Amino acid sequence: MLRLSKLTDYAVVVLVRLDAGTEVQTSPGIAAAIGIPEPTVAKVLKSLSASGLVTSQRGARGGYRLARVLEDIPVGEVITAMDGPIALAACVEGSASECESRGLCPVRGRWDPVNDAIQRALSAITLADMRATAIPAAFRVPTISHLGSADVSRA
Amino acid sequence: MLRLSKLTDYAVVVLVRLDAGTEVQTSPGIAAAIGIPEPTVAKVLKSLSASGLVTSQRGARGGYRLARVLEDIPVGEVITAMDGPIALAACVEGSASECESRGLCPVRGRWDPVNDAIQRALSAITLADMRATAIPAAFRVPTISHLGSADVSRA
DNA sequence: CTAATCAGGACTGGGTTTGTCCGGTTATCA
DNA sequence: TGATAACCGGACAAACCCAGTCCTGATTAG
Repeated sequence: MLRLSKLTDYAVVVLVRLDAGTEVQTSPGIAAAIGIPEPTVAKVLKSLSASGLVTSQRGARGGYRLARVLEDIPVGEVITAMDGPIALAACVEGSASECESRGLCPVRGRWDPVNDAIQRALSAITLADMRATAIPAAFRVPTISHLGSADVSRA
Repeated sequence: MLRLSKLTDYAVVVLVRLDAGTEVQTSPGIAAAIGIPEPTVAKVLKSLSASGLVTSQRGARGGYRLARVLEDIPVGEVITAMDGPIALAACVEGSASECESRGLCPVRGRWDPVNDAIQRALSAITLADMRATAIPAAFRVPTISHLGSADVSRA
């Protein structure tokens, strides 16, 4: 199932949300806008900031801002920022835990071409591609005003 | 990190191992050859059999055999057999658990192109590609002698 | 100086995956 | 025909990993 961590999913949502407006946005504000608990959003933003995908401004009136436009952010980079380097299987070079049966594993290291292929695929798609294709109009960054939880009427 | 389940990793090893020889191989035999606990190997083989990647023969003198040559088995199919359909994020159409904040999620459904790209990448690589390319000499099915099991003869 | 906001780490509960086991069925061989 | 070897299918407990929360410190605007 190639589970992608949920945090990564949130990260995409947060980044797309940051695309709205030129001013810095606070994590509580973003959290309210997208309907995700504030501490979680804060955590995501910290990771994104550490990876340079967003820039932060500390202090009062601080907040976060996109470091680049969505068109320049490949999905793979977001995944890497949240989940660490993209790599299938535990059995990869720099891995912390060496495959216990390394001596016997006849395909050791052979996941590399697979990883490369995935890496290429993920580099070719940007957040801009994920932002606004065939999304029901109701979802297109709906300028949520009130909210506390969901109103943005469903599809 | 795109964690791939460990079972899937085992599956690749098992399939490559099955490529050795034309006779059916028993799960205890395979387990001994590749150094993975027998019950686990049996579990992997059951899944592979259910997906039609290997054929089984019951009864005494029974065992497993590759249903196709490695060249005809794309990695993606192995992953699908072990982990279920390939899909990034929990937020996909047929998913059991609907994204709780579905009403708010502005990128709902947008992972589809990403999934497609990955699917294509994984379909283009076969197990034959993973079998024996540039593995460090020490690992090229090293005819391990000690280690109580392992006879991995053949590259 | 005070308030607001980011930074960074530690902790815990829940969920998923692993690895194992058991009884049952099927097929070969003596 | 009986015994044995092997697969079949599901259920189970333990281990692991991740999500989400909280707390404390650092930084900046007013």
